[in-house]
Amino acid sequence: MEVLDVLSDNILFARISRDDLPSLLSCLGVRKKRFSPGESPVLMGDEVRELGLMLSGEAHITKTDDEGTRIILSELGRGDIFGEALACAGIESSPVSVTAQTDCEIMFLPIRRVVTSCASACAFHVLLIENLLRLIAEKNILLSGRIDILSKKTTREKLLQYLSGQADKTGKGTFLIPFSRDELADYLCVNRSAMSRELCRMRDEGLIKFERSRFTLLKY
Amino acid sequence: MEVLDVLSDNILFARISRDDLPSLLSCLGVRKKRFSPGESPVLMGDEVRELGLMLSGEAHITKTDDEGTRIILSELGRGDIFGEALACAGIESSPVSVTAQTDCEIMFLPIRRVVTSCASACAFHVLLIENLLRLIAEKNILLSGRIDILSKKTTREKLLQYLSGQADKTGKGTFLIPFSRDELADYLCVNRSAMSRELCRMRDEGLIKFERSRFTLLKY
DNA sequence: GCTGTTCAGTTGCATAAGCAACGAAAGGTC
DNA sequence: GACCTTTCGTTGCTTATGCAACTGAACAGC
Repeated sequence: MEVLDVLSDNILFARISRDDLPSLLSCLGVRKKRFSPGESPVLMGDEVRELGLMLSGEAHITKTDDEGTRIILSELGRGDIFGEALACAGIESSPVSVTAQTDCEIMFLPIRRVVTSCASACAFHVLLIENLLRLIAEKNILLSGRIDILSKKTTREKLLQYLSGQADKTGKGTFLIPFSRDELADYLCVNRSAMSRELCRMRDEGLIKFERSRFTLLKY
Repeated sequence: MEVLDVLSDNILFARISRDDLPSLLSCLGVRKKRFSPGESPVLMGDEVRELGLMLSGEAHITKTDDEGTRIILSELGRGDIFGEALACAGIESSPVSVTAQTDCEIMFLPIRRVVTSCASACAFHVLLIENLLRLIAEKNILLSGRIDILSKKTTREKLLQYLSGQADKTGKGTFLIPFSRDELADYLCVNRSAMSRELCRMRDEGLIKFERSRFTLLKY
């Protein structure tokens, strides 16, 4: 069955046997819903009480900023999860929207049922909570890392912080980054052309080497 | 008993009766340890498998940056918790240190025992996990909010993002901020004097009013 | 009253960075 | 081969920002 494929690969259901999923899902009281492009499973200001899991299609997490421009915070695809932190923290007014880009099918897990162990205290339910905790804790670490980068005042410092983080992660001096220049500039919150200029300066000073997405950190 | 006072006030033990705490603690297998000023319960590079809870004293979460300067990420006092995200996410090498500033007593809760429901499946254990999940999810939201601020390119935008967040939080146009100018500049990752200049410009343009820590947002 | 300290606003200056516009290389399509 | 698109590097210009140094006000200790 299609749905089980998505779930059994998901970190949220790690260590839970595929055979146990159907009873877990009914224990949780999940609902599934389809959305057409442009429809929003979550609107800014909504109270989020469910964790969303993308079964198919693509969606964007967006935010309307002060000038009224809509910015994309992240892209969601099959297997991706959204709303977990909002739901767990009990936030009453979502700061973001989620909007379908294509036809989507989304499964919603009521957070109260996820977090509250069921009467039958099923073992996989306990695993699910552990997985959710780890998932959110990992996101926490990612966010902290991003803050470490954005805390830097200059573009050069931001680049070095990001690149040395990547080097640490891969354990190598040479590594591929998962971004185009445009995307990297967005991630670092700097102007693309200014970043490009800085990258070349750093190359000329012998700090780094690069070619497309392949970077080498020469001193650090 | 002193320790129970700290714990029963703590979010981590919310909704858990004070009378149930002793058995919960023994169920968790906590350890307590004293530290003298300068000693570090956590060192950069350590694997963190325990959640730390400050019973008394003060400590700093610090980090040594690329130039070797030690920077203070946050201050810990009685009742504060540290290491929860690192432990839950299973990070093998801590990016931060925790260092006692005064004589400290710290209680450590092994994360595996916290997260794994005990054989006796005690009800308060389940509550503890829920509380931990909410705690980490709330931190997640805080971090995201900070990123929203740091994403802004100009000092003015950072200030407006921060101030309107505070206004939303308090629900009023006039509010107190919990920072001195120095601290605010640190929080926004901008230069203090440049920030001061920008604040005054915004005042002169009729965007805001302020006096010490009392701010009023005039348009938004 | 004197002194030291902290906190916040002010100013001058050098420079980093945003922005816009252009150009070159690579790849894809017909 | 001609054309389009995407991706990056390049450049000129303007402005915002970091940095350092100074000022004044408020406060505390002696």
